[in-house]
Amino acid sequence: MVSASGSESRKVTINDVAKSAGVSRQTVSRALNDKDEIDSDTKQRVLDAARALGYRPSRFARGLVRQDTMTIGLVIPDLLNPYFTEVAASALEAARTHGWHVVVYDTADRAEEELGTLQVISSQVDAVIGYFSCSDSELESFTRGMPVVLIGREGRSTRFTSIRIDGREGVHAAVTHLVAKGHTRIGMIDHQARAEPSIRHTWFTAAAAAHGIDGGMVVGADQTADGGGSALRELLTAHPDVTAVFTFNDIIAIGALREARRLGRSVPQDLAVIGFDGLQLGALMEPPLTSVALDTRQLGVLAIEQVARLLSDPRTLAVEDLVVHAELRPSGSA
Amino acid sequence: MVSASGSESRKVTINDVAKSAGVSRQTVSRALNDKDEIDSDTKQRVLDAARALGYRPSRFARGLVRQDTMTIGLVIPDLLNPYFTEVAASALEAARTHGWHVVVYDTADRAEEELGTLQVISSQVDAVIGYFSCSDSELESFTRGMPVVLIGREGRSTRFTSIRIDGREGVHAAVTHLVAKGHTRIGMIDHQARAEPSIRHTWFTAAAAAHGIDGGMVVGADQTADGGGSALRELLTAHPDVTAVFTFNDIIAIGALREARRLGRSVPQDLAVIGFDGLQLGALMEPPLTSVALDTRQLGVLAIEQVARLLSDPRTLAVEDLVVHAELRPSGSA
DNA sequence: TTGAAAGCGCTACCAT
DNA sequence: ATGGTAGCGCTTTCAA
Repeated sequence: MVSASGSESRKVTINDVAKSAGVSRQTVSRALNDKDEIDSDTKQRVLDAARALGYRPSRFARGLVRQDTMTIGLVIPDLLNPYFTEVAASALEAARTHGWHVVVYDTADRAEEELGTLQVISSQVDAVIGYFSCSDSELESFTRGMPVVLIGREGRSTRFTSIRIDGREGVHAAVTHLVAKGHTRIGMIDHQARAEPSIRHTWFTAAAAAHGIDGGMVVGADQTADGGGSALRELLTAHPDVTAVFTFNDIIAIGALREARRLGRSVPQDLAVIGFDGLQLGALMEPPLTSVALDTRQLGVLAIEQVARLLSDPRTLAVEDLVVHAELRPSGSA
Repeated sequence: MVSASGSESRKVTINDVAKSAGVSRQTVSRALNDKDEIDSDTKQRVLDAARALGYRPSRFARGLVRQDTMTIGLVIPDLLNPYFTEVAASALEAARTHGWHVVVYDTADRAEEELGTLQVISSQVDAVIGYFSCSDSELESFTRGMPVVLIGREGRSTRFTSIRIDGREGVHAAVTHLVAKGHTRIGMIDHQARAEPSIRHTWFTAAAAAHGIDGGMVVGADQTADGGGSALRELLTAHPDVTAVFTFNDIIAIGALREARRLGRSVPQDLAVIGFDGLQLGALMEPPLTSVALDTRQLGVLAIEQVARLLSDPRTLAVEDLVVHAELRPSGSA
């Protein structure tokens, strides 16, 4: 919150235009909003006056009287991570079809920013969608009475809708794929554990168990390419016999791919790599990244659709099929 | 513009809360805004009533009376293009330091969307920054009286500030670099010409001329990896003796890199590739992309700073040093 | 075709 | 500590 204007000149209002054009406010309003009931000469005169004064209507005053502007707050941890970019892009597009505006907040993956954002956002938007690391109750305290849609949030919340990501089968297929290629020593690079292992890790260990192989070779990584690289080194140091890696996401996988190259391990011969997310980016890698792919477009679209539902009926919290399934998309890296 | 609420229930206002708590509006306002002059019991009662009713203050009413909310409209052609993502991310961050909100609009690189966006945006934000393909006069007709900062817009505009991108020296250095490596047949993949060749193309031909080599081998491409791939094929078909390529941007270069691989040309031995932008993404490629690199963070920051300047003095249009210089960042691909 | 009056929901400034 | 009144800038009745 900062002064909106450091300029000395007061804001030009409709009254100033009216005075300048020698008409009443309402006539100005008519001219500006293209109403019929106005003489075209008058209209032109008003328009000229408005232009001359540099008049622009206050969105607040207008919003107050015509209640027809919807603004969604989209909160993401890191716009530079292509996964979030893809989700954001699809949400923007879906919002546009409704004529909704989207205010984007990048919390830089920091909890404090997240709370600050929530604080600020809550008084500026009509609904919130996105990713949050804070607790349900913190979230609720800021968003009370406003539609909230979380994306990919694990753990059943009774208070917010979440677009679920179901990768169980996809991850199982990934492990099956690796096993079929003869891999038995499969490691995982999970994300840097906040409190507990990710659900993707759970899926991985379940799949490993189902195949009777060791699912315990896990290291954590930052959600960056560099993080993936370091983690791969760490993993290979701890478990030199690992021949395949499943990663928390594609960015990490891409970092692992690069690190493997640096270590002189060729992919997929010496080391197979499978990511998660199915980013478009993966197709540009050498070799192209095999991934448990998500329809990221769908995530954004579902989130916006759910906001629409919540708006028309706030009790629509528990919609059943808000799930995006991830499935194995085999490519060059495994 | 769509109805903001499909719900049957009317919006809860401060009056409803006041009535329910048995106090006046002003007291409700005090409770909600954490003012001192209120009994703590009363305050609690009001807060409870507000909660019970699911009350949330109207941002319009509030904005009308406390004029302290700044919202910037950020217009970009394609959020999925990492170049724009990087700029957007830095603009978001810079805006946050001012406490400003940023509404993001992705025009999907379509002129019609752009005008529609301008139309809609102009009544919803206090300033506009971004990329526009429309004419100055179209832009002006929508943004009259509002700060506008363009990024990387070529052509001197007397009406808007533009953050200039100066890549002349960088491109010259790139060509020099290639020539030093023995290349004499250097092609360029420009962006799909809208009306005329890009300024980057101009820089390229100038640099080629300075080295006495042919700067005329140019093809156009979509600003996508696929576009870059097709364009490379086209270029090599027309000019089979080309041994090096300079591209309009990194995305195109990355597509070219991949296509070269598919064509069995190894980079940089058989074909040298130099991009433009210096995206983080380039470092993940194999080989890592050589690029005429831009400080994309700086672009967003400068744009926001200029908005601040414009706000405090609308006549600050002609600031001199709003330039970001691009410089050659040598890496593996050339 | 135009204008006067009312009111959108909220906060600021004065009373009390 | 609380309430009354005014007013933010605009659009929407309703009269003229």
